[in-house]
Amino acid sequence: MGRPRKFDEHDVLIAVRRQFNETGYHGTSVDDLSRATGLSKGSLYSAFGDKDALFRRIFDEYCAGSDQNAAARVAGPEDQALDRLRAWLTAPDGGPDRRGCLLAKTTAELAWENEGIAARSLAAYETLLESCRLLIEQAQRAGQVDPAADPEALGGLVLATHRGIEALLKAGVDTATLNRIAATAIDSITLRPASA
Amino acid sequence: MGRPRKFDEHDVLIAVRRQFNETGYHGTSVDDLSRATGLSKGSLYSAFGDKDALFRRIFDEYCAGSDQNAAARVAGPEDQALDRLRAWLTAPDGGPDRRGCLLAKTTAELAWENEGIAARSLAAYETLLESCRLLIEQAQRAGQVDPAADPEALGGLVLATHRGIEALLKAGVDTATLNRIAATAIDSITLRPASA
DNA sequence: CGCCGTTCTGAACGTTGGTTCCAAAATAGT
DNA sequence: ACTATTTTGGAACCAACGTTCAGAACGGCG
Repeated sequence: MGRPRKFDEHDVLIAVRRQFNETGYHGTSVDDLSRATGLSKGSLYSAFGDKDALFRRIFDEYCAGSDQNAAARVAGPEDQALDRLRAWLTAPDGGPDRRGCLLAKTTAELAWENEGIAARSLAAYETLLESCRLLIEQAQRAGQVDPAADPEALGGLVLATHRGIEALLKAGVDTATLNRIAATAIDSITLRPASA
Repeated sequence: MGRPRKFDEHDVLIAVRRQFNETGYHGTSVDDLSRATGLSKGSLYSAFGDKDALFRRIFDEYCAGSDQNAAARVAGPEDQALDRLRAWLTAPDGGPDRRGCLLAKTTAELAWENEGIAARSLAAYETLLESCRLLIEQAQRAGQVDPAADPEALGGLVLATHRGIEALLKAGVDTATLNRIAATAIDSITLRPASA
């Protein structure tokens, strides 16, 4: 019993994530969060703890989502593995509004000074690395990637390209250019029928 | 005349840059800068203006350095263009201590909220894009890259890979893995002699 | 040697930061 | 309607922030 909450926890967390995603951890004040969520500071504290805990919460959830998406990409049919890689490279992580990926932003901002964040970031990247490797192996079995190539190295290259596209997106490079880069990346790892 | 300065401006700017590079703009206080430089806050203000101006200063200088390095890479002998690209991909920008590139960190932290920073970042990236394109063209003339390939797209791919490696570096991915990715990237764009 | 102009230091200022606290408000069960 | 229990908004708090200022420190120059 007791007074019921006026807010939906999920919606609030989305607003919080949006704010942190836009202005970063050090760049957002609790007042900003209060404004973004419509909740008073007192409510935020009683519901989620302090600023650090709240950030940790949305960051962990974001990383978990990243892990899940990676697993989902691996789970498709093998003969479309390369297509899924292409689609992944073409659709940036942060949504259509040039906000960018929270994982990338957070790693850049906090990994140097915050060991916990660094550990979670690294884990997320290693999951991505693994999923890329698996996708490359699928594409190899499907005959779309040279079976002699090292899948771990090639997967790493795809991941690096993806993170690079993400970085260029944050800088404001236009989407057409980024999509061309993505297409070129896939092309460059695609097995071409032996010429002549 | 008047009392002479006790500090070397260049050394101070290096210390400032190091600090901003480690903890970011919003994450470093003027006290941090005072500690890092050995100068009192008053001296910092009288010598460089406020925190914003000081950051702008070191950021502009860093971008100018990036532009210069890009031009220097283009200026070498054509038949070693691919080697220069390989060397660039292998040596991360932020120096040997996992501090990472200031341009990448700043773009991630501030481009969304600060139009001036965004503009300078984008200009730096476009300079890099251009220099990568030129290097690819050199490698094409030297017969190391498929002359039928689109140099702009391939240059973009190299740049994206570089920025991706930088991002993974900040996350703590080990250097051996990153170097393998760099080598794979160069391999994937290298023209192979037609197989039988 | 003493004046002058500049730089240096550290204290002081007002503001904003994160956090805590409390009285009022709001339901569910009795 | 009353009570128990929880949430709410906002005032209150102190530390940290960016910034300014006054006076001490210092070298060059007459």
